[in-house]
Amino acid sequence: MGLTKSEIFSPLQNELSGIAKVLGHPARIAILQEIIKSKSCICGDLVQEIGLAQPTISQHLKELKNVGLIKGDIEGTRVCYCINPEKWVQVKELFAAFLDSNIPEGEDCC
Amino acid sequence: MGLTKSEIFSPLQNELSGIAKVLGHPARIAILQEIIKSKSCICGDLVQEIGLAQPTISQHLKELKNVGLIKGDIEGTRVCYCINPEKWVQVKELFAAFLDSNIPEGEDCC
DNA sequence: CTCATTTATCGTAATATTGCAATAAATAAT
DNA sequence: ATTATTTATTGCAATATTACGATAAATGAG
Repeated sequence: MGLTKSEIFSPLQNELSGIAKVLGHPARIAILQEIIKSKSCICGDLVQEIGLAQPTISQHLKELKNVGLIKGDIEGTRVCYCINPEKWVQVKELFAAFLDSNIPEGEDCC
Repeated sequence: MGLTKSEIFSPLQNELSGIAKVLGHPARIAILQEIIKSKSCICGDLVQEIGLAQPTISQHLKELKNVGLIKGDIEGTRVCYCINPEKWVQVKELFAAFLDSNIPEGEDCC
């Protein structure tokens, strides 16, 4: 067998694509937007807002938590999710650095 | 059956997640970085630079082209790829707008 | 303790992605 | 026309993702 992804690619490439992958599903974008909108955190309201089943939402939340974009506080029988500000800023800078790469200005390529 | 993704989610959510999905693979990040680095455009050099087979690279290039991030100029037997500056800027703004959403400043959530 | 509420996990089916060998398509060179 | 070069496409196997019903786990209420 060849090399594994993490060996072939640089840590930065893996980090950036890893975050992008998690952002690469509309339900997860919707979840993040909803968490941001309701400044206080939400839990199963997401199931209502977004039209997906509870296990599905739970799974998406898990992935968002895995990459550190959100964190969840257990409050009795409910779990209250919110943005992880440190990670969020870090991701913002990661994407900005990548997208601010100087693109050649000329008309066409070559 | 329920609704389709594109029906459930907003155009913005679909657009943003669609781009993120394409960025969600380290090889495609590597390809973009390489295209940006070699200011003149490259083609099969990517196969050399990145350790993947030619059909695999070709496929990744296709996806990048599908979302408009790059374009390819046919030059004889070779194809020369480069960043599509208009789309790139658009994507930059799309991500900036999303990531600049005001995150609640408070210590913890809830 | 029992019941209701909320979230997580398991199991599974459907679908999508990834990677590549084989091959086609297109052009350049001779 | 034949051959070499470069890229795209096809076909397929391996793997990953997505969605959800069923169920477990955890807590609060009575």
